[in-house]
Amino acid sequence: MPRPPRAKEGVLDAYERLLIDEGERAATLEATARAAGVSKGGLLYHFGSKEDLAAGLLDRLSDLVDADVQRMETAEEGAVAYYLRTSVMIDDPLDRALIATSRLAQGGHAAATAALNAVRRRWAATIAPRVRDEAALDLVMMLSDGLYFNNALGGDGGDRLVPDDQRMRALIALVLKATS
Amino acid sequence: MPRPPRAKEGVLDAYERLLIDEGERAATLEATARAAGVSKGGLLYHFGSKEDLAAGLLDRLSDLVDADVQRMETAEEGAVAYYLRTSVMIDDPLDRALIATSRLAQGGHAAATAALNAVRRRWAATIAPRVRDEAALDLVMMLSDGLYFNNALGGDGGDRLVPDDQRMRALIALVLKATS
DNA sequence: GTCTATATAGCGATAGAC
DNA sequence: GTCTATCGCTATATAGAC
Repeated sequence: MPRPPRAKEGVLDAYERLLIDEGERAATLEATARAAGVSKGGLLYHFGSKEDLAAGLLDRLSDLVDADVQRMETAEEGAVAYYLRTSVMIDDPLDRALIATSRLAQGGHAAATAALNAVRRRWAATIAPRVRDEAALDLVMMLSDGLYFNNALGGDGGDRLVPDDQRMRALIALVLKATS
Repeated sequence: MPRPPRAKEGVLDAYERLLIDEGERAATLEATARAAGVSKGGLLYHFGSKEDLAAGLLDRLSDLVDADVQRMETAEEGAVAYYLRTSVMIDDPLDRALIATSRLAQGGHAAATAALNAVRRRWAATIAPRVRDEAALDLVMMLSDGLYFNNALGGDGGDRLVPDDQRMRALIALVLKATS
């Protein structure tokens, strides 16, 4: 498959950034074009419609998840610890794509919702054989979603509840003890 | 305090429903008015602006949380089990207000984000003295957020990951064992 | 491949009749 | 207290020059 043009990736980066930092409402074609340093017309040459732009983000997410599942399966610390630990990153390309997609989903975008559910299903399939039982799987999956949710809310203040590094280590230790 | 007019509550119900079922983008004044069976002008008599409508939702949320914290503190099953169990309801008035507010927050509404953080802080203060340590508190809070997040994604299909009743009981038992 | 200009539609909000 | 009509603005998308 041919490497996609540089400008296209830049537009996608800008779209992602707007979704994350300012919400779905602010991620208009005009704002995205401006942030990417092109005109509205230029953007619409690469992505024929707003729907097309969203589809581009979903494709990117799918590719990044492929790579992540592979890293997860071979992680030294174990798949569960890896999965929980990487649930709170914020500048990782995968996390950016995920948070941007969840903004889209909560704005009512059906395809984005479906994509997120598909992603979580892939993760669950990877975690399932590594934990004790169904309740342990539910615990790990829902906990990870909670960490993401808090990350995704973020934005403004130091007013959030996301655990810092030290607390994350304690949390992961507690979960490993309860589930493996 | 005087009981607020019936029409006002109906508009708020419609606004909430649109936010939950179709996302922030779809919850316009016109759509809200139509769903509530009034005209745009009629709606704007009760809520002077869109911002005012959002503030109405935040007020409703705050009142519902007051009542919830009291139920939580006196729950027979214990505060933690009550808190987790009620994280997956979907037609409870409190859950509806919460999910609608989280839609607003993820659409970039700063006051909604602040309101959600304030709510979670109140819950955390109620849970904290009932669990073993900080990691246990983080576990319960993030897990609850994950359950909410999955509820909030919802919408369409049976394509979701939210545990059913039986799995919830097993999950709660596991968490109680790990945290108390 | 990227631009400017423009068509079309829908949003939040105001004014004034009833 | 609720309506209709309308203003001003901004959004997506198209057309056509370069």
